[in-house]
Amino acid sequence: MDMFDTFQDELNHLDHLYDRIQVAESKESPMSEEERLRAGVRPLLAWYEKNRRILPWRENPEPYRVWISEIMLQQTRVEAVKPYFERFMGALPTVADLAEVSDDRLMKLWEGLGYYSRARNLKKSAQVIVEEYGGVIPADHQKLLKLPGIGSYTAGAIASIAFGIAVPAVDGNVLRVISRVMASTEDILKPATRRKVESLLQSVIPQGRASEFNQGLIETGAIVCVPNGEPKCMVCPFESLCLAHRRNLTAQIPVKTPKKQRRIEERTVCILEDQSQRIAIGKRPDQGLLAGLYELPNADGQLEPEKLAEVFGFEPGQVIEIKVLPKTKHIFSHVEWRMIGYRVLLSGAVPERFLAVRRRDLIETYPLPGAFAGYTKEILRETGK
DNA sequence: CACTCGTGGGA
DNA sequence: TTCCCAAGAGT
Repeated sequence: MDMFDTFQDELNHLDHLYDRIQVAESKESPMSEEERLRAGVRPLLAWYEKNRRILPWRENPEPYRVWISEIMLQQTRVEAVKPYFERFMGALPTVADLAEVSDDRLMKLWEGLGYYSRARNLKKSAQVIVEEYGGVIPADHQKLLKLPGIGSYTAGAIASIAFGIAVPAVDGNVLRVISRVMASTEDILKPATRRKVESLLQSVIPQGRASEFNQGLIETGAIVCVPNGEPKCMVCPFESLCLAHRRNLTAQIPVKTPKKQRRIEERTVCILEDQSQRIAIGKRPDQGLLAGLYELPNADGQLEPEKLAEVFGFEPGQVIEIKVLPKTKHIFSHVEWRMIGYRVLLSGAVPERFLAVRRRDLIETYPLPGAFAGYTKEILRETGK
C-alpha cells in the first residue's frame, strides 16, 4: 500500500489540517468525508473569487432577483434563462407586481421555458409573501421552504445567496462534485443521497461565506466538474483532494439510475379557421401537461379527415376546404407526441367550445407551447404573414 | 420512493 | 439522427 505517499501529496494542500491527521493510526480511511471537504473550503473560495462568471442575477443579489433566477434555473440552462430573466424583471419588477399579474400574461412571460408550474407557484408564493410577510421575502430558511415552488435546493440557495444564511444548496452540480470528490457510488438521483450531502455540507459551510461557498460548489460543477465530456480536473479547486480524479473514476461517477423510456402518443392537430380568418384555440386544463396554456384543437390518435367534424364538433356542411398538413413530432421529458395535422376552412363560426382569435393575437397574446410550433408556423405561412 | 412535469443545445 | 440532460419540486 502506498497510502503514506498518497497521503503526503494531500497534506501539501491541507495546511490547516496538517497537524490533525494521524496517518499511523488509520489503515483504511485516514481522512473522514467531513475533513476532506473542510480541507477544500479555502481552495474553493479562492477559486470562486477568481473564476466566477458574471451573470445577470449574480452581481446584484437582491432577494427578489435571486428568487426569480433560482426558480428559472431549475432544470434549465443558464443560457436559456438569461433572456427570460431580463424580460421578466422588466415586466414584473416587484413581488407585488408578480402577485397581481394575470395568469395569461404570466404564462406568456414564461412561454418556452417549460415546467410551467414553476410560474404558477411563483405567483402563489408572491401572494403569500404579500399577505403574510408584508411583501417582503422572509430572511428565514424555514419560511422560504414552505413557499410553493421552493424546495430544499432553492430554499438553501435563496437563504445563502440573498441573506447569507449558512445552509447548504445542493443541486445536481453539487451532487456531482461531492460524489466525485468522495468517490461515492451512491445514486445521486435518490433523495436519500441528497439529504446525506446536505447534512455533510451543513457541518462544513463557513460562517459568513455561505453565499460564496454554495455558489462556488455550483459553479465548479457547472464549468469544471462537468457532466458530459471530460471534467477539467487540472483547473479544479478540488484537484488534489478528489478521490474520483485520483482513482480515474470520473467517467463512472456520479452514478445515476437510468431514466424510464418515453411513452409515445399519437395526436391529430387541427387548424380550424372561420370565415373571418380567425383561428380556433382552446385552454388546457389547469392540471397536468402544459397546464393552463392554450393549444390548437387536438385529439388523441392520428385521425382520418372524415372523423374531424365529429371529433372537433363542426358541421360537415360548413367545410370549405380540408388540407392535410405535414407530420410533426414534439418531445417532452416523458412523452413524445407524433402529430398529424389538418387545416380546415369553415364557412361559419368555429364551435363554441373554442376561442376564435386573430392570427396576430395567437402569437402575441396567448401562451402557446412549443409543441404546436410546427403548425402555428403553418398558419403564418398560409397568410403570407 | 417513483412518477410527472418542457425545452433547447451539445456530444 | 439520436441521445443525454440542466441551478428541482410536487404528489
